[in-house]
Amino acid sequence: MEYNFKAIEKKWQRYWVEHNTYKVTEDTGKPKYYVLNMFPYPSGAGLHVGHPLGYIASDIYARAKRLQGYNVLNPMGYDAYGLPAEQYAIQTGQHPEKTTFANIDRYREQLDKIGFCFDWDREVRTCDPKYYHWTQWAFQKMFNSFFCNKCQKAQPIEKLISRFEEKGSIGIDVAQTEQIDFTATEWNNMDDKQKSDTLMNYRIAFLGETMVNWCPGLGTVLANDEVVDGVSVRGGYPVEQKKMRQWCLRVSAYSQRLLDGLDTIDWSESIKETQRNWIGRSEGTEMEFRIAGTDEKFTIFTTRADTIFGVTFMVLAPESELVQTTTTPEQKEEVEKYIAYVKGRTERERMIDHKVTGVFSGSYAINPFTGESIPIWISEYVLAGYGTGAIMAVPAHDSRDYAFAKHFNLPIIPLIEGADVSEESYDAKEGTVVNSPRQGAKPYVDFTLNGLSVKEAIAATKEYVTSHQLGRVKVNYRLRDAIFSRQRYWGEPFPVYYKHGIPQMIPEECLPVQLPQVEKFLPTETGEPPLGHASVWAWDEVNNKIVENSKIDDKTVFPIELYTMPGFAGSSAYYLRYMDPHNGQALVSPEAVQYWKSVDLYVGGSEHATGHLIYSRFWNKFLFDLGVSVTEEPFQKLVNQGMIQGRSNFVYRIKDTNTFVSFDKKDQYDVTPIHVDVNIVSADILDVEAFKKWRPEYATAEFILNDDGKYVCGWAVEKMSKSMFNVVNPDMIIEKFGADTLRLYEMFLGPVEQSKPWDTNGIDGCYRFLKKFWNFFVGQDGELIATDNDPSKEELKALHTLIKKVTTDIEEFSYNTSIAAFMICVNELVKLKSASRKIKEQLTVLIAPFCPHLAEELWEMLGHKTSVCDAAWPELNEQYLKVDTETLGISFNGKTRFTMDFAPEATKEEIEQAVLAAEESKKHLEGKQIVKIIVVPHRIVNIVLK
RNA sequence: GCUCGAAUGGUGGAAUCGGUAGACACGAGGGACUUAAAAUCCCUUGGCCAGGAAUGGCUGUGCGGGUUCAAGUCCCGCUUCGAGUACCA
Repeated sequence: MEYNFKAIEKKWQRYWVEHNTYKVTEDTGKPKYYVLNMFPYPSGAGLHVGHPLGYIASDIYARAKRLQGYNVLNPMGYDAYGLPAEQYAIQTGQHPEKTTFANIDRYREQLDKIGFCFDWDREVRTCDPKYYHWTQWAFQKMFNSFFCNKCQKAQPIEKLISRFEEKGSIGIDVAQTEQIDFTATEWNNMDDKQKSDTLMNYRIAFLGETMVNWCPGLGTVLANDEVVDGVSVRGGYPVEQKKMRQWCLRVSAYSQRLLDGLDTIDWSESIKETQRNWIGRSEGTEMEFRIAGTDEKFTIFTTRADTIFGVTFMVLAPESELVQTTTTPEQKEEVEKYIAYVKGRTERERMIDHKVTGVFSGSYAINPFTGESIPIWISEYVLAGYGTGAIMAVPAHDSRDYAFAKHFNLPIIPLIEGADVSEESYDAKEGTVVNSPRQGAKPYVDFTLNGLSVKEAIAATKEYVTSHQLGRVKVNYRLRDAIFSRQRYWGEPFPVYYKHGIPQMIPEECLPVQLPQVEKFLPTETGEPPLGHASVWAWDEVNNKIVENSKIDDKTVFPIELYTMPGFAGSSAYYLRYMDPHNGQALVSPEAVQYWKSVDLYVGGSEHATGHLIYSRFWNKFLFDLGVSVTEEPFQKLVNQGMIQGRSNFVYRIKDTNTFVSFDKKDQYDVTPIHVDVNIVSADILDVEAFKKWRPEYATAEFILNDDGKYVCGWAVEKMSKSMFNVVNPDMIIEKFGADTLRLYEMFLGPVEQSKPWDTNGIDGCYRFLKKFWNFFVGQDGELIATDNDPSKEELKALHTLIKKVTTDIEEFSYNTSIAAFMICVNELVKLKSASRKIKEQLTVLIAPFCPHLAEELWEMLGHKTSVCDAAWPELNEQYLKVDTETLGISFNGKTRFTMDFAPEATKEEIEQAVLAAEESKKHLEGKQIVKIIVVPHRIVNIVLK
């Protein structure tokens, strides 16, 4: 009987639903394992063949773990809020809720056809009020927390308030936007508004007046990771810098913990490195410089404290507050002109051309090590947001300072022995320090660096600066706080209202604050949030409920926050919610989180390296401090699946005609390559008739075929997209070959982590294999071929070789080699005419993670009443794999003896050859004692030395 | 510019600790079955050379060196491609 995948797959997909096969409950009798996929944005286009790659890989892993006796949690849900979903709705002119739900249904339908073992009872949707209740809840907790630097932990804000009441802010070591000094008296004299504003400096979720990435095209602000090259990641609209009052999350407070945590998790080195760069830890020194002729001091940050004797000018960021204090009346006009010029430049312009620009402030600073007066300049190459917004410039050893010095003719003093700075700066942190201080210079401080290596000099300078109160050792991080509000409709509302301008949290028991249904949800270019249109949006403080905003009286009814949360809000803690998705009392119950702990295996794309994967780690660390999460890191092992690219096909039209020429003859004509739908091309041969029907303009097309009378198409690897006509839809593959073949082929294509082009051509091999697999079990009339005879030695060897390979490969995600091993094993067993039931049962279990439908069908035919999912993973018996060897003693060097092990099938000649080879080898092993040389024909496998 | 990763047949890709390079699959070529096609099965398939043939020889993992009895694998120096990041002091 033929392998009827359609009937089989339909039957078992229904069975799984009816029998709740994939329902998971906490079971303390079994070890747990938590497998998670990054949940998808339900975009409008549906799934293409690349999307399920990671899901299939993790599904195989989850199924194998279950067979190996683990209680496996493998949930799925939808990241339904945020820009992509909303943009799709806007483009199609529909309400985002409608399109989102329709897209979710479409995704679900497609996912179900592939045969995943998701426990759909645990599905979460970020746009579901029952879900975002806990997003809002976490936000309120962040609002009510500050970060203690000393204990590296979030703490209740009340603790900070009582500290202020007793001692003011002096001497506290907490994460803060800026240093504010006030006494207890000053604090106690503040009014509510002042207190609220002051506390924003410390809260983990806070309102901040910050420079934001404003994107007029999308009508919203964006986080740093949502902007690349000055344009938005979504849509590619230009982004400009704008000062706006926004909700922010103090992610930077967790910089060190985010960095340290990387060493404890099993992620790819490249993605850890990306995060390290993004966090950007930089150990340096803050030094104080006095402004000449005044008592005022300002602080700079440098990683090269050793170059202090080579400072020839100072530079301030144009936005720095020091610009005002340092600008002299004579320079005022020039400086103002320059500041105006800088303001007129967009972020994008600044990024594209690194023009050397700047202006002299008119003031000088005193070098604390030489006493020299150094001119203070203002230039846009110094950023206000990093360090202190001021630098000491050492043109000899910093390329940016060098370019500036050359442009404005400022002196350059080399400080490293032998460094040639006539053409470019010497930036390397290597060499011996000279000129520190310069020969003949009037001694100013009793301190020299001459003769030290750069590293020693840095340490020595730090030491001196600290002990002489000239500054302090300082660690800076590049990681910025995340901007947490969006001027959009389709997102989580903030559970916040404003009472006389002071933000108040809506009481916890009133959560969730539901997103109102509105007709006008379009964003505006000016930044007016769409929720401002709604007539329903105000908070009645007395009755604790949402009322129409026309009732705002600022006595009992107050305005509610109009912004919404960004896309990453809902995706930051969803893995916790899956543990306990229906809990109405808490994000997750302590019992559930104690059982599931954290994600053991997380699968998703590496494009989230500086977005979701940072925010999520931050969010989890915060919840960990709160005692909600029980592990410091949310995702223990991370696998980044590669992108599936499209393999486009081309036809070649002769210019100004409707004649198309085959690939091999195209060079004889003047042709234009045209993308052709890959679905009417097979193995690069164009279906000419289908092509004529494809587009009306090709109905009369003529063809110049190759010598075999075929039309051969050209091809190229490109992004899979509709416009290139290279999108392959999984539904079509399933229709033609079945889900099991699709699953197998996606894995067979190559390593999961690697990006590779989709090429439907190769799928035949996997399909043939499954047919062969089927025919190995099932005879002509649909009868099962199985006997109860004991399997032969050869059969057992073939099977156990496979067990070993598959068991280790699954751990390493090397599914492609596993599948190769299946093919070899089945070929071997077919050759041996194996009919043993025992062999077939174990083979069925082994293939169950890969091809669950087929495995279920065969498992049933083998006489089992329960799902193959509840079978036990075959145990490996190494005995069956062992090669019998014979040992031969050989004398060597008259003294030392060693032995050689030979495979029994080794011929006399082979043994002689091996001995000769060993003799050859031994010459180079003189002086070492050879314990054992293991030899199989042609090859010395192992030389054991002592 | 900096950081990380990669480079193996016509194609996708295998190759534990350094130990017969090219598993497995596609494609291609040849053959069997068939009126024919589909399906299935068998053989060949990195390159070059010799032989009627079984077979044998040489060469071969981006390039140039090195370590080693032995290198796709380790070390040094390049080239190319990909990813991330970018005035971060």
